Amino acid sequence: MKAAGADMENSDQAPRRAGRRPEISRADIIGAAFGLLDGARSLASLSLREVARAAQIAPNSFYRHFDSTEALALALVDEAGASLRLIVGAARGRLSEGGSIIRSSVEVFLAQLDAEDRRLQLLLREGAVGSAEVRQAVERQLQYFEQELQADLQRIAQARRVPVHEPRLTARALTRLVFTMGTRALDMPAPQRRELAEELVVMLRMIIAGSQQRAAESGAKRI
Amino acid sequence: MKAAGADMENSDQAPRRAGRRPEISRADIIGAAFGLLDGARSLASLSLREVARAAQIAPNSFYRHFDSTEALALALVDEAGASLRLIVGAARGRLSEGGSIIRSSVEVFLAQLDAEDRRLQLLLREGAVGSAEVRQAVERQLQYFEQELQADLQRIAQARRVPVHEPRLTARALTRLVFTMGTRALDMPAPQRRELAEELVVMLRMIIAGSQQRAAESGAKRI
DNA sequence: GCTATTTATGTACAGCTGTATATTAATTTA
DNA sequence: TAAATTAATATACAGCTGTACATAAATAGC
Repeated sequence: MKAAGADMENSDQAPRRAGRRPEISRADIIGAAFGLLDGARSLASLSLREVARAAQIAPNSFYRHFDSTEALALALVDEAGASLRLIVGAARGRLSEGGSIIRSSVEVFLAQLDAEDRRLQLLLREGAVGSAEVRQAVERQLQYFEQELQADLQRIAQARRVPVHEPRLTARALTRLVFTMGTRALDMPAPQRRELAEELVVMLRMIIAGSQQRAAESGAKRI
Repeated sequence: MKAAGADMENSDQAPRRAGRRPEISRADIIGAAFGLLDGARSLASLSLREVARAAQIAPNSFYRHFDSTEALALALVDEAGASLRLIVGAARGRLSEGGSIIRSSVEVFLAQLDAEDRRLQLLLREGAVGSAEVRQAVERQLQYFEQELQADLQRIAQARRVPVHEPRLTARALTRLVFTMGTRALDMPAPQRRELAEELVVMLRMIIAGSQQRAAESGAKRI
């Protein structure tokens, strides 16, 4: 149809008439999306047009790379998994230098929070909201963390000849506690975060102690 | 201005010309909002117009009762707190009939989940997303739960002459673990939920055991 | 060099949103 | 009973949204 000029919103910036200049990549769009996810913004609040604007492309170009904002959301969660792998790796590094697995992990986790890693923030925030698929994707990432922790726990237990009760559940309890408390930490300034980290260490040690204690004696006194 | 007829959306239902019939209450609007929050819908996805439609009022009438959707969200969170108080009360009831505090609490919590209590669902979902105010409001409700649990823990510990290490942190660890696992349970069918509840009981017992063990001896062996 | 394909843009539209303004009916008050 | 107040509706609008359609430019193949 003929045009008259109405819906435009590309008034500023270089005109970039039409056609085909830049060859946009998926990664560019993902980067632009993370750029928008500051503070406590939810994935669900990202609109296709807003992301396109941030990535400096026409709304329609978005479709070349993603079927929908849902597909973008899943890509962002996957990308966020990289952050977890980084944390696991760094914690293992510290562990081999000596020290407890608990403190190492918490400190690395906190450092990553302080670095304002938006990928980690995303994982902490989006576990419960969003589409079923997004929630499952987040869950998968947490399970990865859980499995790595379980492996480490069992390795250490064997090396030190200390028993571990229900290693899978122990690892799960540790992991989930770290993630919920991490979520709370998102809303805190740095000094309060440090305080929370100390509390978290105490809580995690209780879990470990309980795991060992219940491994030793089965008929413990119960509250 | 003169009208021509464009924006209407009240085509079905009784015409209800104009004026002042029903005297809508805040509670009606809150009820309508909860009605919309099925499945895993987020609070943030509620629009003023949608709520108004569900409550069978004109969009503008909404303003008579709430300043904004944000204000409605806060009211919903407050309302959701009632669900927690119900759970705490029921768990105390079961406790006094004998049995462990752990199992009582988990079973009551699970029952409330199975009852598809939307207020509880809301609290589990909205802890990390939404405005800062909403997040704080949810946090306050969880703290209520935490404090009640701490009080119970201390009461029982005194009665049975069993030591408890760091009761505040113990209660917090227990609470947060229940809530995260509860959030995961939202996505599960009933039988899987039951399984998860059993795992949760094991995890919580580990925390209690750890708390007691660390209260007894301070220089425990550490992983 | 010409053509076909790919990748982007431009325009348009219908549907939703929150809200400003005006109107109408019921209630309260005098 | 008449006037004032209150609580609802109706209309309108600008802004956003996702997406369909047509077009333009750059590349790839021959």
